[in-house]
Parts: sequence; C-alpha cells; structure tokens
Amino acid sequence: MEELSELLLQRRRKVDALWEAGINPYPNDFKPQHTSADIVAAYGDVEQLDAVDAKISVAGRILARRSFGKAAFIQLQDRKGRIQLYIKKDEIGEEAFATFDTFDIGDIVGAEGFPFRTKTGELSLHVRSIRLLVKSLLPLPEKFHGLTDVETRYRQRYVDLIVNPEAREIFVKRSRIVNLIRSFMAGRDFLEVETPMMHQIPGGATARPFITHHNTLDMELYLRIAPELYLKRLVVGGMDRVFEINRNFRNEGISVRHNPEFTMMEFYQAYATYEDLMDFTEELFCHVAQEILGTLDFTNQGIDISFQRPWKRLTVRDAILEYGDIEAKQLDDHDLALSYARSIGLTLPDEISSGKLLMEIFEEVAEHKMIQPTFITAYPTEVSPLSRKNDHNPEIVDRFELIIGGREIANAFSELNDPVDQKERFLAQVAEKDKGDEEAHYMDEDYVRALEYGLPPTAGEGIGIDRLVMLLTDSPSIRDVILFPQLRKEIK
RNA sequence: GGGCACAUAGCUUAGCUGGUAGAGCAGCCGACUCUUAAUCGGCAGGUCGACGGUUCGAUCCCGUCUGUGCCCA
Repeated sequence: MEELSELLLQRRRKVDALWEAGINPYPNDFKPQHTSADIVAAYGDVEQLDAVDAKISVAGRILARRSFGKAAFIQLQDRKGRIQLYIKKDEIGEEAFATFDTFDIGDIVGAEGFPFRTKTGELSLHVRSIRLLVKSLLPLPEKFHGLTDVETRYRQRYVDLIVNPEAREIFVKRSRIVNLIRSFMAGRDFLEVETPMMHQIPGGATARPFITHHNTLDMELYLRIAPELYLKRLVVGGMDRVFEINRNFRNEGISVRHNPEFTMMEFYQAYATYEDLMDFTEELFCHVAQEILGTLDFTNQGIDISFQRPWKRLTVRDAILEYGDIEAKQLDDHDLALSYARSIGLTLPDEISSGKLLMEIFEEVAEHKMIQPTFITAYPTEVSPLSRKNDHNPEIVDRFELIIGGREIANAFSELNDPVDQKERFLAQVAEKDKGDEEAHYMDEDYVRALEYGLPPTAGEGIGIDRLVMLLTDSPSIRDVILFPQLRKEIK
C-alpha cells in the first residue's frame, strides 16, 4: 500500500464514513432534467424570478464553495458550463445541511430547486435538496491559476478538462469542425468510407511506418501512413466520390506540429482535376471558418490570416524566387542551385537529384514564410510518385500543397491513372529504397492491377485535421488539439 | 539525434554568497444565512525529480539519469 498524504487520507476516511452510515458514495439513480445552459436559456433574460415556480434538477461537479455557517454557495460544472447553487439550512433541513457540509470541491452532486437571482443579480439555483453522486478522492488544482503545468495537462487531460474551460472549448470546436466537414462532404455527394488501418504494404505517402505483427497469420503488418491507395481502389470500383476522416500513423519525430498518430481527411473525386480541388478547398475552408469563427479574417498566434478568396497560387520554383535570395538562372542550373543550397546551410549529397534539391530549397527559404493561404503547384515528378504528370511538362506533376501560417495543411493532385507509368514510378521508388531511403514507396502490385482495370480521371486531396483545428482555435501546439497526445512513459 | 531551459506541499509558487525551506489557494478546527479569487481566528501539510560527486555541511555547486518545454536536424 502506497503512503498517502494527510490530504488524501481525509478524503478516504470520508468515503469510509459514508459506507458505515449506510450511504453509497457512488449511487446511479439520479436523473438530471436540466443543464446549466438550460437554466441560462430559460431565465437568463428574466429579471423578476420571484414568481417563477419551476422545478429544476441539475447534476455536476463542485468547483468552488463559499460557506457561511448556515448557508453556502457552490459553483457547479456540468457538460454545458457552470451554474451557482445556493444552499440554506432552513431550506434543506438540519440533517441534510450537515451532510452537505461534508461535500468537497471535486465531488459530483445532484440538486433540485428553483431559479432565482442573488442580490448582485447572478442567476442561481435555490436548492431544495442536494445529494452526493460521486465522492472524489483527489483534490483539484487551485481555483485561481488552475492547472498550468503542461505535462500534467497532457498526461491527466481529465483534470485539464475539469479546471480549464478553454481546454474543453478547443475540443468542442474540434468536434464541430469535423462535423462541418462531414456535412459539407455529404452535401457534395461524397460517401464516407473506412479503409484498413493495418496495411500489408504501407503506401500513399513518404514516411516511416510503425510495424506490428499478426500472430495467426504470422505476418508483418504496418499501421497505415495514409489511406490513399485503398481509397483510389474504391474509385476504380465505381465509388466516384469517397472520403475518409481517420488516423494515420508515422514513425517520426514529435514536435509542436507532429504527433505519431494524427487525423487526416482524404477524399477522391472522379472527373475532377487538382485545379478543381483548389476551388473546392477554398470553399470548404471558408465554410468552416465562417461557421466556427464567424469571419474569414482572424489571427493565429498574433499573426493576421485572411481566408478571403481567391487564394494565392504559386509554383514551387516561383515561390523560391519570391522568398529566397536567388535568381532564376542560378536556380535552373543544378550545380549553381546546389551551391546556393549549401550556402544557406543545407547539408546535401553531391548526387542529389534536381527535384529533391528544389524541394529542399523550397522548404528552407519559402514554406515557413507563406502565412496567407497559398497553393504551391508544379511539384517535381520524382518526389510525387502517385501524381499525374503535367500534359505539357513531364518533369512536373499536377499537384498542389496548401500552405497556411507557414505550414502544410493539405496536399492534393490529379491522380496518376496510367498503370504502366505507375509501375515505373514504383520501380524508381524501390530503387531509392534499395539505396537506403527509408521513406521511399514500396511496390504495390495489387494497386497497379487495380489501375489496369481503369481508374477514372480523378483528383484527390488530404487535409490535416489537427493542423486545421490548430489554425482555427489559435493553438500553438498540436498537443493542444489532440486529447491524449503521445508522451514518454510516466515516471512514478 | 544536437543545443538551451525547467523539475520545491494536492495546485500556483518564493528561496540571496552553500548553513536541511516560506507563502497563496486547497485541506483540518472554530465564527459567520447573498458569496462569487467571500471574510476573520487557529492548525497541519515538504525524501526540494532520481542517483552519484565536491564540501564540516547541498534545494543551491558539479556529473549522470528520468520527465517536460523551446529551438535545430
């Protein structure tokens, strides 16, 4: 048995005392008929409440307590918010008041009473009866500063949610954002589907996968890094408009922008191009921002961001020329571009390809500077093994990434649907993998077979939901928008 | 993986040049029938993240480890 501080022993003794008195400290027979928000909605505008003879019942956690000997106020928190309760000895009786006196901050109670206003005008519940529903054994953080230690906030999110209303608001907003996206997609006749999270061949992105093992099949499996190849198989199957909102897993570093598991929406639309998806993305993001924020102009971490359309569109090359300190002639010459890249601090091998070099320079000099929504287009073919080649220039593909606040938020392209070309691109990736590139694609023969049946001309897109939520909730870290972010093992 | 910073009571924290810790809230006892960071009186609560080292003596200086944050790869 662990040693408990006096503080924790006191609570445990109270529970023991309740059991001894024949009172269950964990009953489950109280049915609240109202929430704190119901009371505000019904009586928030009513000045004279003397005549109101409503019977209100609420349940929630005691967050604060102000006692006066024969009367007391408590702050009750339920799923909708907070409401003040007024408890008077005269009203509930001597015995009940003595019991009430043993209730602690953190306990969950059920109460019944009628609405009234205090002398200072605060809408409150005048309690006729109050019962303990759950005895809490652990003290909550203090009322004024709340819980600020970030480690505890992430490890014990339940405490964060109890004492920090702004934490709860973020997750309420997150839920609303996802719902808005779902209904937007449904409104465009997209079908929501679920494809495997466990892949025999990880594909659809350049990333290191998590590896697991299936015992009965005695087979290695990979947690998916993207659903892309399965969703496009569905388009082959005639499901012309599909989307999936779900988790991807990438075995990479953890930072304010990266969690090993994160949420993406991927969607595929047959007979559409990547250019159609730029318009689509503007419409979707503006719809969500308007509903969540009530505006298209907002601030994120102190920086003004505007979703006013149309959004800027730039090629990778033009973005480098605009934001970097390099001339076109220099950038277009491989050797000059390489020495430029090294001059700005990049460590690159001599044999780096032109496409990879271009992307390295782009990420170093341009990406983080693009604060306003910007579609970056004309990606090198060799870094885009699943994208359709541009009809006029086979060195680039019909692809865009959406950058907002200096971060990649979405990635989309017209899909490569030529099975011969796709097989060649896979083989090129396999060659890269053999050379030691752990992020290169695997060969997926079945995916090529699906393309051989015929993938309609299609465009597809992935949107990082966590990063979108960060943007719309003004959160500095991805951990603030993921309920239980990944952390190291807790030390005892 | 590299650099910098942080770890003191349940929570939020102070702690000088090295002499084994102080507060607010929460808690306990008492007073108080309209408070809202309620108020007033009293009390209790600490292996100073862990392990080593230096020292007569370490929360403090040094090293290693663990966890966390920020920056970089």
